[in-house]
Amino acid sequence: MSQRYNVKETEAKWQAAWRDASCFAAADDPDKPKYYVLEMFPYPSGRIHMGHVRNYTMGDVVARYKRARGFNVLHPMGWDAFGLPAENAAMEKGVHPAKWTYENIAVMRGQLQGMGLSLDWDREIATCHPDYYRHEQVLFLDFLEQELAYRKESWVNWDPVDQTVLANEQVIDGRGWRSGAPVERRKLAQWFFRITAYSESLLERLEDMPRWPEKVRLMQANWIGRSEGAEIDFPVIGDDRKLKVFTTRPDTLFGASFCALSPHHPMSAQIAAGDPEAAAFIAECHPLGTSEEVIATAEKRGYDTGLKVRHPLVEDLELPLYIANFVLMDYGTGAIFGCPAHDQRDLDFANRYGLGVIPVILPEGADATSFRIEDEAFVGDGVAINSEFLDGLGVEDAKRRVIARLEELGSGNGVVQFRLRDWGISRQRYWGCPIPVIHCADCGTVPVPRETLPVLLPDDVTFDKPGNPLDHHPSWKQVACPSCGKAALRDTDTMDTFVDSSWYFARFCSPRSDAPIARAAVDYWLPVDQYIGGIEHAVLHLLYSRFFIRAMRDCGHLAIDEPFAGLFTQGMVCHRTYQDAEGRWLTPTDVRPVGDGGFETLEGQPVTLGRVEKMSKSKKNTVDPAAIIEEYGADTARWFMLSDSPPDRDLEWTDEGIAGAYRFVQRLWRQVVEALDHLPERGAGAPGANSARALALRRSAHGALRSVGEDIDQFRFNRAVARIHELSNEIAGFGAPEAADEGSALREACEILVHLMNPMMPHLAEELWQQLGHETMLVQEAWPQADEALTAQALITLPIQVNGKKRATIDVEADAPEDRIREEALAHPNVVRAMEGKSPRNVIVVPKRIINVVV
RNA sequence: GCCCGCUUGGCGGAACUGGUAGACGCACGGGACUUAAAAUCCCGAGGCCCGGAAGGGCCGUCCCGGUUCGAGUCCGGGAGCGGGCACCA
Repeated sequence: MSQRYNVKETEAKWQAAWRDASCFAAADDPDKPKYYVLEMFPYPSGRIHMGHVRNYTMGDVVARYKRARGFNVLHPMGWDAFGLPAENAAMEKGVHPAKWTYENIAVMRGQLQGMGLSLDWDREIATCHPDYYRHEQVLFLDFLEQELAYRKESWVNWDPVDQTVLANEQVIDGRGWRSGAPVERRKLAQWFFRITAYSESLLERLEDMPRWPEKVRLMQANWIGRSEGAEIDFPVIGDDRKLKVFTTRPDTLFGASFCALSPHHPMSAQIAAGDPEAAAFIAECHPLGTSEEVIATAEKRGYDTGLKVRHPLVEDLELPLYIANFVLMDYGTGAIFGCPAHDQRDLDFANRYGLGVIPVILPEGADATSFRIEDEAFVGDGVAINSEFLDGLGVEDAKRRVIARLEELGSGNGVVQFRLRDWGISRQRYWGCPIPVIHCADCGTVPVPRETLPVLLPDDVTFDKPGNPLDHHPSWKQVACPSCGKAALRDTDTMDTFVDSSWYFARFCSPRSDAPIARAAVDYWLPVDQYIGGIEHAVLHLLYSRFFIRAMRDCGHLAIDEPFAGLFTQGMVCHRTYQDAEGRWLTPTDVRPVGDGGFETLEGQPVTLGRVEKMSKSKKNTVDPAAIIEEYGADTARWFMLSDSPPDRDLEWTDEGIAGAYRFVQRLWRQVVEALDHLPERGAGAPGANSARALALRRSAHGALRSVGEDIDQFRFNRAVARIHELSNEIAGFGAPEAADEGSALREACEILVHLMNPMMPHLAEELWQQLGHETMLVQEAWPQADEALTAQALITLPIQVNGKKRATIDVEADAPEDRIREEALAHPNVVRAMEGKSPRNVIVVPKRIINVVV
């Protein structure tokens, strides 16, 4: 009788049922253990993509599983809704960014709801909504009061055509990614968040985050970049200035043969003021911006200022002072001493300008009299030479000694340097959170009074000329100074959209609160127990959020140190690529297979098969999830996302794969519905097990129950999928029950199967649960308990090796005594043959594992 | 250049802390059902060799070497692929 499972009707039915019963609305309940599952919220680009489907499916598996395990689960969704694409749409299509964004949100919300995710939609937030960004402005003012936000001049990437600052990521080969114009370096007044105040803590806590991927912790540690060294003063000969340099190798101080300033160093500017040649050199250094190509090929070049500095430890030693293009202003002190023998850059520089090369570290085994440095600096460990009181010491000892001496002399001290720099958040753009400050000619920078927040974005803006629409607006920036009442100007910059996403997970705890967050709710729900998203956010978003939680803590908003207790980074969704004869990319719907694995266009033209690559618009290898869900249903799409590939690795989308997932959905339906004819009534008797068949089925079901739970806990969804296939195969092989105990065993197995599939295929599971005669909804049911007595094996198969090669297997009781196992193993004909008449020298019996006979 | 990860059948992958390599799926081959096809169900399968079969042998987890009764797993060296950072003193 088994008709086909009607995917569309059934999925819609259960989605409505869950919504009507508010199954996923989370309530603060301090008496229940909480579990906060969060997936990185999407940018509302217009439609969901396969990456979203994978991400939200994983999160939903965890959310539904934890709910069944008795946790009070918070699983919210929102929109990272500010950002440049909305402004681009405004420029290209004439639609207002707000309209464009909210329409996109409406479409994507519908698409996500069609996936059957167990989300609490009552908590939905959009960062572009004033009810969100007004609180962000409050946080900004809090940070300002705590001096965690400040304003300073800094060098930025400036696009002269679009007239805006670009992030480093938006500069491609030295050109603006939109305009294609060569990017200029400009000095602008920008707002910064003082993330460097937490460098040490951000680094240290990485050690204590066991549920974060090692890779992400390492990337953050490298990004923060702690290094120990010394700051050393070199007095400038002939005046009272001192040059402060930073080095990680104070042990090589006796090998110094020059000092060098960054072109952007204040002292360089002083020199340039009286020296046109120096000024010209500095100007030449300017275009040396961020372009990697330039850096890789750039020669070490310098300008001899004519000034000399005095070596702090060697009397009468004077070193030339250069301005050098390879010295960075924003690391260390913007000045270095050069030790050519032990630093490759310094050596290249010294060779070019004929400066001394004095080896001061001798590699192990080298001879002090013949050791020479020519084209390759020696950067390894060794013993100090030519270094007076350091001679004979190892590198680490020498560092300590020289720092101690410098500190005695008042010429320097040990310091710790970080690579991490403060976070510049000003953007000259419209579609972002306005920075709530006012610039007054008399009073300076004045915070917008809190009671007048929010500073709303004006609706009536135009995008017909380049630059910042807020700045062009005829009246928006004109305000009275809150302090003196005179005419003043609003800050027309908006915040980097990474600010919006740095605290949204906290806002979800109390999304309608009048304050940025409600303390009780945050104390209950945070930290996020499981955060899931792409590896591309390993540094930026995840580091900024870690900063934000610390800053919010120090402003009294909450009491935790880390936002995300557990982090999982998912792999990408990939697909084959196709190109036509002219090399143009073709979409998967433009091609069809021809026999032997090849493809042709719909017009019959030849197609070149390309690599499997991340789905992207540029390669046209995307598959639209909405079309897939329309054709196969949400459960099928979800199941495919979880099958085969481990969740942290890339997943290749294939038509065969999705078809296979659909077949399995139909098979499960048929299997359970057909079993209904043979099943006893619900509750007709506890599943005893008299027959071996019944017992075997019960063992399989409980074994699957145990391992699927473990697999989900450990994010091994592909294994959980395999276990469910196995149980389904067992049930299929069982056939019709032949006795009452077999009927109840079959019912039990079917019910366990339905529980197991529930986190992954919730609609099908819910439907089968009902078919099995239940009146409750499965979402409200607890995860069943595995019976330990059944998961323990009574009879086990042991392999027997002879000299490490498998020769036979025997079946024994799990608790059989060792000497009987040994006896049986040695008597096995295969073993006897393999022993070739020799007597065993040793017999190793590993309980419940293996027997190895050594002859 | 520096740091990190990965490498198992035709393919995705499994093998928990050293203990039966290839679970499960995809693709494939054979069969059943059908007028036929689709759908479904059953069977087969790492490679090579012996055997009619039952069964058995040899080789096999990127390469070379080591530790061990036993290595996909641990150690040393190398290759290939991928990722992150990069004039950071």
